[in-house]
Amino acid sequence: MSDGSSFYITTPIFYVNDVPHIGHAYTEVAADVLARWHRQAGDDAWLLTGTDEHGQKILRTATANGVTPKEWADRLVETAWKPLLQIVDIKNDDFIRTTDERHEVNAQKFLQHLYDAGHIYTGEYEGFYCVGCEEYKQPSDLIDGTGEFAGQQVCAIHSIPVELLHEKNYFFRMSTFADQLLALYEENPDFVQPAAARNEVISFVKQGLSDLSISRSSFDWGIKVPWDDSHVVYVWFDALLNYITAAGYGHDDEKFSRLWPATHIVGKDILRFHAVIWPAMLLAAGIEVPRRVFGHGWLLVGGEKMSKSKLTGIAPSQITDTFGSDAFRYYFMRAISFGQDGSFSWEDLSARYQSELANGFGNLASRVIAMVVRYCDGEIPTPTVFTEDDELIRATEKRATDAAGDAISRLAIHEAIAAIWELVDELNGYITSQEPWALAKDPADRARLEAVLFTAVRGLGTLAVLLSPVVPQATAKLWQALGGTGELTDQRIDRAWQWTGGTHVSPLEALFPRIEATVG
RNA sequence: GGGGCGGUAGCUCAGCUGGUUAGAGCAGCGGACUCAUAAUCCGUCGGUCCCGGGUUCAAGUCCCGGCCGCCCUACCA
Repeated sequence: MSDGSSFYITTPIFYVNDVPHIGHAYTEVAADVLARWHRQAGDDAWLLTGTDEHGQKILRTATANGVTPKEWADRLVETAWKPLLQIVDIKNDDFIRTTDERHEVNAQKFLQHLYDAGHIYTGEYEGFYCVGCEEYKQPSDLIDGTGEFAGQQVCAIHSIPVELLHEKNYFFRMSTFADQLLALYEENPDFVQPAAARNEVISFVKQGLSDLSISRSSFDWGIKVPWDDSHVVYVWFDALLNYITAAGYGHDDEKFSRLWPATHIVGKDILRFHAVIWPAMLLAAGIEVPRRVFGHGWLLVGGEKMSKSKLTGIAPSQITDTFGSDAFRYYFMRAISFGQDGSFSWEDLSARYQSELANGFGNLASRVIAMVVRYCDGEIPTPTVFTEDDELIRATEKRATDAAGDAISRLAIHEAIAAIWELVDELNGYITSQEPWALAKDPADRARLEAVLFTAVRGLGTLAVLLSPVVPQATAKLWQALGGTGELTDQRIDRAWQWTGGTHVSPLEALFPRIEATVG
């Protein structure tokens, strides 16, 4: 997995009008962990995230706030979305906004290309329009009217009848790609993951695809259709293109050929856009389809899907203010099988923080470094004779490194962390059974003491390298305390067992201090 | 209506193509130890594997029928 090959990974772009919650942060962290891992494996990793800023809703809220839509988006990007990345420590390589010129210009190129190739035609969109909402409603958004509107379909929000309107639209001939898509899913079983998501996508496409309305003329906040500036591009069509416009499509061929195709990490709610519409668009344009589309699960709070409307939405800062960004990252990556829904609770978060991060990993670092300081004046021993017990730790270091790497290649982040944690647990057991504090009492045991402490220190070094993508701040502190040379993030993760630390340790404050106050 | 997923110890979850006494972590309980963030280590308690049938020498694991929860069925992470 470490051949310097390209690993281009994306998150969905944030719809700027949303309020950031831990679901957004979860997606970001997952993609960031994968990107950091691949960077440390020597791959040409590139993490893209960004914002989706067009559409009628944004135009409306901007107007309501007395600013232009661009000003409104600027404000939200700076006050909500970029800070979110800081809060959970995302190391993205790029941040694209759909209002960037590089996006708008090249999205238009893409569209013109499809138009010239005959994949777009003029049609008529028919839909139910609510004058209260000033937008088209899906049939599922309508309810049966009551009172004077009994017998009619009314808007669920305004309880007034909707009007059946017709609008000239441009349509993408998506229907013609159903067979190609099915062949794609068949020939490349990993294209859509996990398997449950793949099954849903396949059964959906087997029902047949309709053409997709891709333009709107009832408002103008969007990318102009190049051959008809009375229309703007439908927001989803616009948004999906960010993955290629950011990668250089249409303006930087060298970059584009280096990065593309991407691995897309998305929430399962928007899987269809990425696994059906998006590849269809690319097939039409003659561009390679994505490498992989991975649909992760929902965060469940109290057994229910977290939702802003139900007030179960939790801001990431609520967690990081108390536990820190590392704990946020660790918790969601470890406690949830990536791809499945996962339940969040403050109790579980607190319990895992305490038992796994503070008592498990953090305390291991404290006890090892404290002993090297105390028994060896901080100098890391360089023993030459090792026992079978020491070799077992060595073997675990290698096994954890390989198993974690394998898990990451399958996007099984939780499995990777579980594999690494075997080393944490074994090291704690090893230290207890070797009793270095007892060895330190007798000068005759000096060589043995040094072998034990070196083994433990090297184990910590392996952990620092392996866990760096997940808990970058704590491991950076640990790396410094181990006297590691260079940046921790430059240490090869696929060779994490190789000791690349220093000659002296320095005292280490608690990596994950106990948190006394109950939260929630 | 159709389709998918899930229902396993108090909690969160593993259990691949059916095969010895159903596992892990956490919590609980008992003990050991002191290097460490009252931490670590060892031991231990704990399950009608949703219910009812069936196939089989053998089923948590396959089939049928129920019950419960969640999701998808064209534009919300």
